[in-house]
Parts: sequence; C-alpha cells; structure tokens
Amino acid sequence: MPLPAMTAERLADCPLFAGISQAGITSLLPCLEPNPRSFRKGEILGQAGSPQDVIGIVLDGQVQVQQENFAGERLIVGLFGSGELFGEVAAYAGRGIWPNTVVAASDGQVLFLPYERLSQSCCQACDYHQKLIRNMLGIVAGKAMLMNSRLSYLKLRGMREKLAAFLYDRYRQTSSKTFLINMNREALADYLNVSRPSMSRELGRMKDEGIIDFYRSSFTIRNLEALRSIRNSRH
Amino acid sequence: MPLPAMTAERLADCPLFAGISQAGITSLLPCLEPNPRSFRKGEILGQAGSPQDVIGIVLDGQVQVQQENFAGERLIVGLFGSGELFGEVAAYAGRGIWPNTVVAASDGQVLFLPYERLSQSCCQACDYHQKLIRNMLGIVAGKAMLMNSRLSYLKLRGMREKLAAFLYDRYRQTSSKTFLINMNREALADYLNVSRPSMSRELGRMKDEGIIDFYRSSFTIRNLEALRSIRNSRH
DNA sequence: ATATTACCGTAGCCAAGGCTACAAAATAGT
DNA sequence: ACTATTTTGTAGCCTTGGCTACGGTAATAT
Repeated sequence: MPLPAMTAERLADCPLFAGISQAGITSLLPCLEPNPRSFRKGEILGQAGSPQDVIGIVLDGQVQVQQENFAGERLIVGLFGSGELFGEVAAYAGRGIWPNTVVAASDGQVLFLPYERLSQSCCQACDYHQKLIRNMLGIVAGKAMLMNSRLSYLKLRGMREKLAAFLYDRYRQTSSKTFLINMNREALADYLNVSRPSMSRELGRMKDEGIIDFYRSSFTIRNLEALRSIRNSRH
Repeated sequence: MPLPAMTAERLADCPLFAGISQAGITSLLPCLEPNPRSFRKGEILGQAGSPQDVIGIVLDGQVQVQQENFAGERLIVGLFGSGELFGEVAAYAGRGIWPNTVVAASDGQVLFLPYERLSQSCCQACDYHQKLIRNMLGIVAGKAMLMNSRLSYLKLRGMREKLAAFLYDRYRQTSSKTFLINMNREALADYLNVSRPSMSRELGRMKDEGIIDFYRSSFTIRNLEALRSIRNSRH
C-alpha cells in the first residue's frame, strides 16, 4: 500500500522521530515496514482482546482509546491526535494483545508500524534506530508520568481537594495565576472522576469564598494560600 | 567505591539485565559507572525536588516511594524489593528532578546507575547496550500498564463495583473461585481508595446476598454471574 | 436574524459511604 | 497461659456528592 503524500513531513512533528531530519525519516521509513490506513469516524482500529503486532501513529484526525471494564462499561482512556502514538505501551509491555479498543473519533489516517521492527536493529541506518528506541522510551515514560499524576488526583478524597490539586498544578505549569484549561466542564468532571453538577457546585462555592474566579475555561487563582492549604479533614 | 560482592549474581535476576549472561554483566558493569550504597532503615535515597541523574536498583532490602501531594500529604506509590528499579520512569520522562521521595523501608543496599550511561551507546559491548535499552523499555511499559489497571479500579464509582472488579480480576488471575489476597483489610481499602469500615460493611452485604464468602484474606466467589453483572446504577 | 445545539450554573432530593467508637477475634509476644 | 497488639466486623450518625431537571447563555448553523 503506497504511503500518503507528505508522510515524512508529518512524522517530523511526531515525538517518535524527534531529532531525526526529514531526509533521515524518508530513508528510515521503508525499513520500518509502515502500513498506512485511512479510516472513517467510528471504525475500529484495534479491538480489545485481539492479537496486536503493530503500534499506531495518528497522521490525521483523532482516535479514542476505550477501556472496557469487567462489567462491560466503557471508560475513555484518552483521545489522541496528529503525531501521537497509541498501542505502544501495551506493545512493549510484552503482551501481544490489544488491551483496549481503539475507535476513530473522526475521519483520518493512521500509520501502523510493526513494533518489533522498531525495537530491533536493522539493515542500515542503525544509528537512527538507536534514536528511535530512545525516543520511544521517553514517550512511554512520559505516558507513565501522566498516568501517575492522574492517579494522584483520583486518590484524593473530596471534590475540593481534587479541584485544588488540579488548579494548583496548572498554576505551577503555567507559572501564572490566570490560565485556560483545555477541557470543558464535562471533560474535567470526567477527568477528576466526579459528576459535572457537583463539580460546578463546588467551583461556585470556591468562587464565593474568594479562592478562585473563573469564566468558562478561564480560571484565576485569587487566594493562593487558601488553595494550598486545602486538604482533607481526615488526618 | 568498590562493588559489593556477588553484585553480578544479583543483577542476573534483575529484569533490566534479562537475557544477558553473568559474564556479560560483569564485563558490562564498569561501563555503566555503577555507584553502590548501603543504607539503613529510614534513610532518604532520593529527595523529591532535588536533581536526579541516576536510577536505582535494589540489591537488598526494600525501599518505599512516597509521593508528596500539593498540600503535603504523603501517598505511598510503591514498595520495591530486590531486583526492582526505582526512579527510571521519571529519569526517562526527561525531567532531571526526583518527583517522589524514596525512603529506605529496611536496611539494605542499592546500586545507582547514571541513566544517561544506560541510554547512550558506549565504548565496547554495544550489543549489550541495545539489550539494556530494550529491557528498560519493557520495564517502563510494564509499570505504565500496572498504573493503568490501578486507574481502572479507582475510576469506578461505587464501593460494590470496585470490590467486584477487584475480586473478579483475582478470580481470572488465579483461575480459581477461592483465592488468597496479599493484603489485609486496611491495605485493600487503601488500594481501592475507600474507608475500611465502609468496605467491611459492603463485603458483609455481599456475603449476605450469597455473592461471595470470605474469612480474613481468603475469598470465595459463590455467585459468579451476580458478581459479573454488578455495575453502576447510572447508565 | 433565527433556529439549533452545546455548554454551564443552580436547585433539591436522597443514597452512598466516610467517620468515630466499640467489641470480638486472631495473632504475637512474654 | 496470659497479656498486649493487631485485625476485623458492626452500629449509628451525618456529610459529601450523585443524580435529575431546568433555565440561561454562548456558539454554530441555516
């Protein structure tokens, strides 16, 4: 199957190929046995439980990773857009099985790469392979860090604690008391694992108390000390 | 600082050196600039916030990784014993800072390795380096998978759901309707992020309904179908 | 401009579960 | 055997927060 036009250009923005020139990518690519695929919204790109021998790179559009829990509920693990990878954590954790289902959230294109080609040295250009593997290590470690911070939010009891922790982290990341968040209320509530109306209620309370201010996705910290001192009643 | 005796022997059991012979380890080790350290219970092996340029391998004893959240509470991330690594996720995620504090949970020994030596090709024995990096990739990916399964428990609303998910997973892992868990009530409650008395109450209810039976850390699933069909009321 | 849809705040009801306190049972130590 | 300590079950109170329902506002399409 022929590669879509501009593939190498797009991959230059993919963290997996960070530090590799476009020319390098072009020469490296055939060696990775890439398999492109166009998809329409709703198509299944990876079915939980079925054998997995590739990882995916989103070239265009968005894909959603869903975890099906033991009772058949669907939990959204993540939404991945252009340049992002999916399936690589499970791949290198050594099962040959998709643990989650990957569904197209829009029309788009994805590039599948056999993950064993990536991690094994190959014919020529082996210095690039080295780079690829180190990049992959960084990507997987980064995802683990993300999950870890997610875990630390979920471990907090109490709505106010979760909100305070989340907002405080954003404050530290942006080094600014006013910042935008890239989620709407529904998504934020889902991220913190609380219900949207309850979260809105608590946000309102915190606004009334002068701790924060907000409008839509713009938040401002009004009383940093009060925010930092929020902790659960239990000791 | 001289390496402790038997270091290579012990490292042979470490997943980082999987697939490398003991002789290989011995010849490889000097190249990694290992730095051994003995510790006593309570010593700090890595302080959150301070610069990090090494990863640790536990040779003997146990170390505890603690996360300090924004308000100063301590959350236990994990307890690592002989052969296990710590600090590697943060290291390869690219910050040069310990995100968590590592405390010795007993007397023991640890081997520190500069993580950049690991990920870069070196003088001789470069085929071993390849292997090391791929092993490291597998280890980090495995930790990410573990965190993911932990996340899936915490995401569940409802005590009964969490218990059902946990017990059902144990049933699948052991392929037996009767199994022991390696935690006491307190630890299990902490793992599922609920309070112990509330959990005991719910366990009692499930026993009354004939879904499960238990005594101390021994659990028996009496009604598998009922267990599987437990899901949250919300749709 | 108007209709349609997504997004967000608010109110009220009520159940799930957190918390303290206590008792019984098991385990460990002497 | 006896005591001390840990572990687990139980009871009752009461707060937190889930849920439905609704209204208003912003964004988007027609």
